[in-house]
Amino acid sequence: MEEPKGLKVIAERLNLSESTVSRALNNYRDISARTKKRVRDVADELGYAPNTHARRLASGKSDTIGYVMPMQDGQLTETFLGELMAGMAKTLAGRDWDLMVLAPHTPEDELAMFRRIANARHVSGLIISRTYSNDPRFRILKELDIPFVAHGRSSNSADAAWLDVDNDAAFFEMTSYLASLGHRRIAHIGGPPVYNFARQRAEGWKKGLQTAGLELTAGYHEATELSFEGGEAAMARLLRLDEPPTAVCCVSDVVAIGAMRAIRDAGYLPGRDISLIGYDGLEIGALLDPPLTTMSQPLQSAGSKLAEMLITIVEGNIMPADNQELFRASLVRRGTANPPVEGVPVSRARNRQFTNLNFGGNES
Amino acid sequence: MEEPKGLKVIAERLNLSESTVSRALNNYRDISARTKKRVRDVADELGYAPNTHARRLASGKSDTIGYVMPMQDGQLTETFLGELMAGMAKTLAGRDWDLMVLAPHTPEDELAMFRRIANARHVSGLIISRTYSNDPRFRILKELDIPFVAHGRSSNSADAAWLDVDNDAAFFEMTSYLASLGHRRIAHIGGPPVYNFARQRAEGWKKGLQTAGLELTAGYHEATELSFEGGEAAMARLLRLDEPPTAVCCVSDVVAIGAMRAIRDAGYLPGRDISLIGYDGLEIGALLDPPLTTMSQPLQSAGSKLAEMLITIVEGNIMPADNQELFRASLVRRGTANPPVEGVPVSRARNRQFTNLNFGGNES
DNA sequence: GTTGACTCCGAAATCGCTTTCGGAGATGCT
DNA sequence: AGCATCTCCGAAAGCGATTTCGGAGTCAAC
Repeated sequence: MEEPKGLKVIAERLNLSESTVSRALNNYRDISARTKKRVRDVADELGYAPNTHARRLASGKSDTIGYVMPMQDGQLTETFLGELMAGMAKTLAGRDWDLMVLAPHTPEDELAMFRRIANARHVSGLIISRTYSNDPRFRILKELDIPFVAHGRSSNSADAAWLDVDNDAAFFEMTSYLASLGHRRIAHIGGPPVYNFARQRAEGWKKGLQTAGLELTAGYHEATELSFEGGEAAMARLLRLDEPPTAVCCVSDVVAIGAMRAIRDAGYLPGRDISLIGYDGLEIGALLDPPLTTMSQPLQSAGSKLAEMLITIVEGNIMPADNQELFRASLVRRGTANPPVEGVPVSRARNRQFTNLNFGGNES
Repeated sequence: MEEPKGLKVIAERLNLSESTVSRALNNYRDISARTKKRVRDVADELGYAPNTHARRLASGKSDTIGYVMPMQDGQLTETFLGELMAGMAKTLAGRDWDLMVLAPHTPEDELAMFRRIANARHVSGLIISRTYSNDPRFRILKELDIPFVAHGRSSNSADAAWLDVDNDAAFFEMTSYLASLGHRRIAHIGGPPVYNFARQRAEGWKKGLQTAGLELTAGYHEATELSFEGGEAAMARLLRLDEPPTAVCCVSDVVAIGAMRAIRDAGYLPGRDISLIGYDGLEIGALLDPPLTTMSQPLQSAGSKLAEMLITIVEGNIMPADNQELFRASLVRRGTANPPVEGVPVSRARNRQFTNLNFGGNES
């Protein structure tokens, strides 16, 4: 097991030159079929694998792409990562490419990583995720001349490569669905507007309202961080409104689950007294009581597709802007979206009158 | 931006040789402090970063480790991956090492990857996860002479490097806790026994029973796959027992959540009529109703620690077996572990008598 | 003034592979 | 036969660093 591997050994064994062996293995066509076979046989026998660094140094290619993990703000980002990265790694492996993981602490850290990559060139392309509404990385990466594909769009992503879900359409559908069930007071708990997807989802909700002929009620547009607590607090605020909504479109399942708790704490039953729909299609949602209605997006293939797109860009001279893919999310009907119940939740406006009557009728 | 970088440029600019520049940057001590400073200044100014492949080829090091993702069987593995990999990537980045992801489809695929690494040597060490009770990878990697650290132990891991949580102790604690609450019928829904952690957890449960002076009741040891459905089905089986348990130790939170559903479907209230404790410390557990009591393990630092251990092994000549770390999980008391309620759940044994009486008393 | 120890740097070999270039020999065509 | 065309392979120049080795200076000591 201690024999020196390498082209050299194969070459000597076959009485060929190293260059011939190299070209044989790389399937150059100025090598006869017979020679190729001989070379390959010996290579297999020896269990030969070219030294990656030497190959990459000589060829100038790196056959490696990097995935920039979203910076840890919330904690549920992780749900995605597994599937996404597995998808990437697998399609990459199929083409003998490698996947490298970058986990920057801060934006400055991220920038330093980009610079290093731009210089060292040991990574030939990047996949970035969690794009911001106005994401400086699109500009930076372009300036640094690093090929990349974004998982999510941005205000300045028109000439870049990206893969995204049609957030707008998803929330339009979600809102329209609730409206079709009879809801007329449909609120939205959105995410931090720095995230592009958060804006798009809010936009879809607004369009949905408009198309259904509904007004945009003041206070019906909440924004919160993407956590259980965030969803809970936002829902609590909605419930304190004079006229609480009868249905809520939540920016994510996690937020929706937090909202469910707030609904319950207020003495209502989620899905009956107040309908809500989440987004992400988390499995866990199906196990809740009642099971959470949600929109699910295809993550399994997204990673794979992202990797393919990036390879295409790195290898070919295809324009990034010709690599834009929009996936659609689909409604998963479970238990939390139902027709509204008359007079529920109790509106403060009416409630106040009622209370006043009581005051009038009783002492105290 | 199109200037050729490289040692050469720096050397020419300072009228030095490339070798001197290289040594200056690598902090060799046969270079004067003054020269080092001059070199570094110019390097900074030019934004120089050494060509990774050239450096690795010349030095024979790869400064890269690979993380072998668990093969996708269930779907919740992902919860871990984000934190774990982020931890790895960050500590690695701090030392200018890279993290590569490997996602094999099948065991054969995995083996092929190992072989390639053994030959190409572009990855100098591996982290493997989800170890099996009898994991062939320990032997294979040793034979291939690939340094590695395992996240989890195995029957043959005595002389290997690993990091694991003390599953045994965790389930011992869990069981003892339930016993201290007054439970005497404590069951266990375990995972597939091919996984080492599943065996360890079952073992801890048994010891806990024994220490509490409880018998190992027939049918109280369920094994299932790590999914909601699995937990649900297993719990349903436990409920069909003549004498159902009053408390259940679940191999994971996901399984526990599935079990909760089964309990509810049987008309009982989880946490009151039947106590249960999960394992993993998932955030979502806190949002359930009632919130799931669980054991949480430190994942954030695990990734970091794994990376450190592997670097130590790859760099130093430290014996793998001197790198073994056992983390402890800690009990998170929430709402699903309470003292048992007299006569609940109804035992079939008694129930049957009662039914018989009914039969006797009525026609039908 | 010679010797020895030290400091600091340059020359050159390497790492293992890729890729261009050119040439020897076989073949086809007129 | 003569000449152009193909086929197929070897020689050699990189790729961009690292690392060993030796040598030119400087300085102190005998």
